[in-house]
Parts: sequence; C-alpha cells; structure tokens
Amino acid sequence: MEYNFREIEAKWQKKWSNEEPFRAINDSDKPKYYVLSMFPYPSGAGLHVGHPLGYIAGDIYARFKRHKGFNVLHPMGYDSFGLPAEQYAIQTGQHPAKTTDQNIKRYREQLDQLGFSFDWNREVRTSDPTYYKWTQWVFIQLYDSWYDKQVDKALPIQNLVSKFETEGNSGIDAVCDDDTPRFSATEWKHFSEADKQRILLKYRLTYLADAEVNWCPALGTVLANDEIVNGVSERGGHPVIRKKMTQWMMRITAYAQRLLDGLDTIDWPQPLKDSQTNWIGRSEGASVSFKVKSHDAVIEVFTTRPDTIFGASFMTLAPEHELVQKITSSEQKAEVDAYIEATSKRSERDRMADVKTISGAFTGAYAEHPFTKEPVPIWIGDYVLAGYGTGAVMSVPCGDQRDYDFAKHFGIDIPNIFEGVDIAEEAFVDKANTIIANSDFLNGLNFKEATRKVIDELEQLGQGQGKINYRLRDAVFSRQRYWGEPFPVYYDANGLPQMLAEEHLPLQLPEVEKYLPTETGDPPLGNATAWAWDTTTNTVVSNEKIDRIRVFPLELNTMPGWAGSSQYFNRYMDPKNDEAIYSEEAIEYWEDVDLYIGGSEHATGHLLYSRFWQKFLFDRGIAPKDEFARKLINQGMITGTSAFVYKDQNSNKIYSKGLVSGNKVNPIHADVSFVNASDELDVEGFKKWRPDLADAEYVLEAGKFIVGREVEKMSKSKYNVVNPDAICEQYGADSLRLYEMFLGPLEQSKPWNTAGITGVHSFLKKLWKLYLGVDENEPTNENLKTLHKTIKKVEEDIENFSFNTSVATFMICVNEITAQKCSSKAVLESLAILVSPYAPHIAEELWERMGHTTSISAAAFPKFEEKYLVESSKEYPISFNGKLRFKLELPLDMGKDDIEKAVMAHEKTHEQLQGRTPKKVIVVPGKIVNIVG
RNA sequence: GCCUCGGUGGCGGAACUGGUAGACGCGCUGGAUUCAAAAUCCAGUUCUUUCGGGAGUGUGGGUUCGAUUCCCACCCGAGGUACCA
Repeated sequence: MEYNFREIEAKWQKKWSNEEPFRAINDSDKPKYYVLSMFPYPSGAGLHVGHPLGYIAGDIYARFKRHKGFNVLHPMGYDSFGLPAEQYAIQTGQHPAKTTDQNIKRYREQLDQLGFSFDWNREVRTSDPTYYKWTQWVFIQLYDSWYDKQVDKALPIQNLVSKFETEGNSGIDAVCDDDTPRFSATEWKHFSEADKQRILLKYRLTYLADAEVNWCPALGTVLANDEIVNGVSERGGHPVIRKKMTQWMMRITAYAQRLLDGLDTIDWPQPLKDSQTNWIGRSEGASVSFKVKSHDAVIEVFTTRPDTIFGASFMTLAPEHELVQKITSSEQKAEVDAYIEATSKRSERDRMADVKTISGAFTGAYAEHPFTKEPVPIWIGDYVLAGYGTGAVMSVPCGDQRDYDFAKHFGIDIPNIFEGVDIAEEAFVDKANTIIANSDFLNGLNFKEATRKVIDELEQLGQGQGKINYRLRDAVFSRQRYWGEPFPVYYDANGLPQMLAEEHLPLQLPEVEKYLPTETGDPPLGNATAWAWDTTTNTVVSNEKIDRIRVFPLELNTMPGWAGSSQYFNRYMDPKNDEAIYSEEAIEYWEDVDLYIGGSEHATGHLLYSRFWQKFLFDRGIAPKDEFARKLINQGMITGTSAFVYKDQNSNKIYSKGLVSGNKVNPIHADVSFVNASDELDVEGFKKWRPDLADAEYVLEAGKFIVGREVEKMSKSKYNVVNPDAICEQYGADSLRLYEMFLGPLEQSKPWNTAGITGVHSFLKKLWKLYLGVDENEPTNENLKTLHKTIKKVEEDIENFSFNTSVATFMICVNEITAQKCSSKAVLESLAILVSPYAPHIAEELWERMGHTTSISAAAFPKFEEKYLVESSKEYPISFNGKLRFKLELPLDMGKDDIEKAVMAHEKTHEQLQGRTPKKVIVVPGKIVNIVG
C-alpha cells in the first residue's frame, strides 16, 4: 500500500472544512491558549514558499496545545486595505474591492492546501464594513479621550470639560499641544462653542493639526515615518518631501514612557524591543532658556549635557526656527537668507546622505549665558533639526563632536571645561569619565553631580528645569488614498470636525469614478458625488445637498494601513459581534495573545501602534490587559537560492560554472525551475524560457551544464521564487510543512533549496510503512525506550520553538523503530500523535486506519515516563589531557573510586601512559573520565 | 558610527546547566536490486596522514583537568538605526 499523499491530504482537508474540529469556543472549562500569526496583505502574487513559515510554526504550536488539553484560539484573516490594490485600480480601473476579493480567494486556496488548523469562522478582513465599523469606533473613542499625566492614563474628554468648567486648565497636567493657552473657568464658560472645540482638539488623543508631513508626490499621499526607508517611500521607493498639511494625528507621544516601560513585561525578541526603544528615543536632560540680547525673546534648548553649560560658546538654531527672522541683524540678513534659501532646496534625502559637509550662517544676534551673562553668538545650521526638541541647541564644542566640527569650520572659540582632557583633535564625549573644570560652581564635579547641581541653579534663576525628551513623534493618521477606512467625521459650519454617532457606523467607503486625486488636489474621496452627511436623516447624501446647516461635507482622507491591524487580535475573540467591538465575556475569557508570530519588519509600525491602541483600550476599560501579546516570535526570512549561467562577453558562448575561470563573463539569472538537485541545468527548457539565448553555444563540463548558485532574497526579478503549490503537488503539504521546519531554527533566515525536501518526504514514506502491519503485541523495552526518548525531546522542542530538531528526532525514532521491527499499536498510536502537529494529514489517516473514529487532533499528547529511559550502564569516554582515546562500558551505579580503579587497570590506559604516573584523574560519574599527566 | 543577531564539513544544520564536535537530512562515492531508469536498500563521507597518529567549530589570547559553549581583543556577514543635541 503506497503512501498516497494527494488522496490523503485532499480527504482530510475536506473533512476538516466540513466538520470544523478547530472551531474555538468562547466559554470552556479548559484553559485558554491564543496563538496568532500576523495576518497577510493579500497581494496579487500569491504566497511563495517563504510566507507560510510562521503559519506552520504557529499551527504546530496550536495543534500541540490542543493535544495538551487547551481550548485554542487560532484564527486567520486579511489585512485587506492597502496601496497595491489601489495602484492597480488606478492603472486598470478595476475596483480594489474586486481585486482584493480575488486575491483573498487565491490566498485561501493556498492556505487551505497546507492543512492549517485555523478557525475560519472567525476570519476578519480589515476592508469589510462590519470590521472597519469597529476601527472607526476606536477612532471615535480616541477622539473622545484626553491623557491625564497625574493619573497617567487616558480619561473621557467629558471629564476634562467638567474640570474646565470648575477650575479652568491651570491645574491640569495633561498631554496637549505646545501652544495651548491658559484659561480660567470663567473664561472657559465665555468661550464660543467653536473655540471650546478648538481648545479640546489640543487635548484629544486623535486631533487635527497643521503638521509638517512626509508627502510622497508619486503616491499622492503622506507617509508615516516608519513608511519611509532611507528617505524614500517603503512601497515603490519614491521620493518624499516635507509639506505642511492639515492632518489627523494620533497622540501616541502621550504613551511614550509606558510603551517603553511595557517592554519589560513582555517576552518579545531583544532586537525588536531594542528597535522600539530606539524609535521612542528617550533622552534625559534639561531644558534651558537663553535670553536673546537686545530682543524680547528667549531661545529654549534641550540638552542632555546641562553639566557642560559653561562650555557653550555659541548657539545653533535650525534654519526653519521661528526666531531666525526676528533676531537676524541687518548686516547678516543677506547671508542668513541665502543660507535658508539654499537649505530649503536640499531634499531631506540630500541632507541625510550628506552628513559630512558643514554649513551654517551667523545671525548677528547674541544670547546671554544664564550664569556668566556673557554674550553667546547665535548661528543657524542645518545640522540642527527643526523637528527634534526645540529646534535649537546650546553648542558645546568641547563636549559634542558636531558642535566641535562646526566651531572648527567657522573658527569659533572652543573652551575646554574638562579636567585633564586634551581636546586639540576631537570633542570629549565620555560622560562616565567627565570631571568638570573652568565652570564656576561646577568645578570638580562629575557628570551626575554637575547635572543635578546645574538644574537646581537653573530652577533658581527660572531659566530651566530637568526634562525628558522623546524622539517619538505623534503619528500622522490621514492618508490621501481611496482604499482605506473612511473617517467617521463630517465638518460643521465652523469647519470643525464632528464625529458620527456610534449607531450610524460603519460609514461606508463611497463609490468613485477615478481613484486619483481630484483636479483641485483633494484626495480621491473628493471624486465621490455622494459624500455628505445629512444630520437629520443620519445618512450619506449627495454633495449637492450640502448647506452647512443640516448637510455637511464628510472627511476626504482615509486611515492608514496600520489602523485596521491595531485591534484585529482582539476582534478575533468575537468577530461577528455587531453590538460591540467584542463582548465582555469574550475578552475576559481570551484576555490576550499568548503567542504571536510574525516578521520583524513590523517592529516600529504595527507592533508599536498596536501596543499604543491596546494601552488606550486598557485605560478606557475596553481591554483587560495593557499589552496585547505576551510572547512574540519573529520568524526568519526564507531566502532564495538563485541560479546563474555565464555568458561570454566576447562570444556567443554560455559556460557551465566550472569553465568560467579566465573568461570574461556576465552572470545571467536562470529560473530555478530548470535546475535539478545536482545543480544541473535543463538546457532545452532554459532555451525555451529565454529564446534570445536559444542559439547560443552551451559549453558543458563532463556532459552536463552546471549552474552557479547564490543566496539572494526570494523575488520574482531574481527568478528564484518557489511556489508552495508546486511543492504540494509533487511532495504533499505534510512534506512541505516538515521541510520548512527542518530547514533550521525558526528565527534565523535560511536559504530554500527544494532538493532537500526528498529527505523529509522519504521519512514520511518510511513512517507510512511502519503502520502497514499494526499488531496488538506488547512493546519491548527497546521500543518503549525509543518512544519515550522521542516524546521527551519533541515536547521540549515544541516548548522551545525548536521545530527543526523535532523533525530530526522523528527521523531517528522512525529509523530505530523500523530497525526494531516494531509494529505494536501501543507505540505507533503514540507516535502518530507526536507527529500530528507537524504532519497532520498523514497522522489523521494513520489514526483512522488504526480504528479511531474521532480526529487525532483531539487525542491527548502521550505522557513521558522517565522509567523507560533508565540505563544500567554507560559507555564512558576516557580521555587523556582532554582528548578522547578510547571508550569503556561501566555500570552507571559504580562509584567514583571504582571507576578510577577500573580505568587505571585497563590495558589501553597503560598504553597511553607508557609508564608515566598521572598527575590527576578526573572522574565525573555518568559523564566522563579525564586523565591528566 | 551606534544597537542587535550570527560565523561549526561541499550544503541546511545538531551538540542539554563547560564533558565523546559534526546528530538528522541533502549532496557525493561505492555496492545490491533492475534489460535499463526511477524508486528502494546497504556501506562510506571534517581535513590530513608514512595508517601509529596529527589538526580541527571566523582570528589571536585567557580561565579550566576539559571550551563550539565562559571572559578579553579583533576580523567578517546579516538586520535595524542614524546629524536626536
């Protein structure tokens, strides 16, 4: 009886889809376990062999947990709003919903054929109105909240309004815009309704602001910082410029400290935590205000080195700093203007790429040093960023390399304020070894002491205080795109935003003729003819009806890609609930994700925003946990193994790899499907694929054409993409699952090489054969030893996410049991359960053939019993000076002294020693004997 | 530059708290079976060797009876980040 994987896999996939054994229930006596793999964006290209890696690992874990008696939630869905579908719509006119649907179908087929135990009843799609209703709902909750620093949490905005009514805002410590005015309760009461709304916008956790944003002209939208890589858009690699626009913003900065602190409470990979830490960029220091001489102005600076304040020999402002125009002297005006003009022409990318060139201009103005009262010249320079801190620095050339370089370049004084340090060549930046000198009351103090002291003194003067600064900026939440969640917002007669009431959600995406921005430069939703909100009927109506009395224009922007993915893990808990984002019972039961698996590329995007939303939901009592995922694993990338042929530059010859040397050649990618396990090229196939190279002369070696191989990212353009469909067709899903795991540690990146799959495939065939003559015989001790050794190792491996070593363990087990000619049902049943998380189809089939009528997925995991592994003797390695010389079988219960006697009496020991007396004999019972001397 | 992770046969990789380096698989070599091939099975496969042995986990040092494992310095590769004051 052959192992017919095609028949078996089709049979069980159908059965699982009909009988739904993986349906999770929200109420169970069993302990819960929530395994989640990051949901995919359904791209048109479908899955390649690298994509399922994390899904397979998650599926193995989910299946294992079911065997262990847990009620497992293991859902899957689609992050189905996004740019590619919209770009495609722009090109072809096809509605993104349509292409997205097609792509999802294709994804589902591919996922289904891999045998995942997803609970498809819980599928979510971010582009589905029943889903984005709740994305809009969370947005409204954010809008209706402010952040109270005193209790360090988000509170309802109504609570802030009552405070304003009784005490104004002077006693309130809130996260708000910098330009928020002070007002009393009486003043508040006299504000117009519109002014009240404007004030509240300065406090809301999502708010409208004129922000400097990253505008990508090619994509016609703004981008968040994490969507820009090396100064160009992450998608498409288009240039990005700075532009001031009115945008929805998320006040994520309110959570900066908690996002940092929370990292200590979750089991996430260190590199991921590090990149979030860097992204948040906390720095501790002081803010200092410098008075500007002969102007009524102060310059606020933030510094992490207030201890070096006596070394400040100039100040530098960002060219965009608002004071520049005001304080520049008439003599310097021409130079300053020219400099500002020049920097504004340089793109962000230029400025980033070129960090070597030092440039700047003197404003002609002077600040006053807070302590010495000496004049400090004020410069502008583009090395100071407008967007960080206050856009101004106190420049201490002896203590900061950039200030040092700037001072050297422009011939500015470099006073030395460090004890026993030479600054002739470079600045001294070593905080830990700093002793301050030439600094009045700070002399002789170290960094910590001096910092504390100077902050005290600044506070006395009223010119500064200790401050913590974060690099993290509030997140731009508007996108000028069509294919995203519409904001549940209309603009009233004052042009102020108003939220739709919860009961009118979802606000559905309108139909448009074109997916491009309008002629007037409005976002694509500006093309919609019916995109106005009638406040009497609470429906979307034609734009013609807009009267700004009852009918108002709706927001034209849509939400960014990360909106939908910031709460999907919670929505899975109760995905069909139409009354609430999820029921209280559901979230009380599932609480949070126990295991989250996904790529590390989401470190500063999805994973940071989701943590922010979760903390917010927690503050507002909507979620019971303030971190959504306890443990997270980043699966490594599967890279491709590209194949090359070598075309001679001077002739029409194409060389096999071994014949290249000495010839000038151009390597040309060959599609990996034409290459076999021994790196031989199917030349005829290749010629058909590349007709332009069909008439070339192919120079073979030993009758074969051998390709060169190189590991590269798996991509269409490198012709190294391997499709899982083809693998499933040829070897089956179980083989693919095993092989993906067998490649190496889950978290490492590793190259794909289809050739190796024959190993796991023949393992499955051997496994299958074992079950052809199952009998009721009692297992021997040897059988049980093999089995229990395997149970122990596999269980440990799964718990450590070391799936590659389990596969090796299965192979060893099957090899041993085959050699033992064991066909005992007791052993084989256990083995089938062990294998089933990895290769579920074959396991189900074998299980059924052994007479079971219920799914193996519900069977209890075999219990490991130590007693079968107890050995009576040990083959001791006997080494001399740490080098193994021979082995000696001795009883395990033999004592140290007896072992030494037995070893010393052995003839091979005498041979080794050749009459010498050993200096020392190390005996570690049960481990090793080492003879020294 | 900084942060993080990694470096072991021809290849992917294994080695628990320091204790027999190279498990398992691919590939390769030889053999069996076959008219032949596929498939399957058996044996071998770190390098070197005068067949006794010798060397060996990126490099150099250190700790130890003993180091792939711990410590120091360096080299290389991958990822992240970068005028962040």
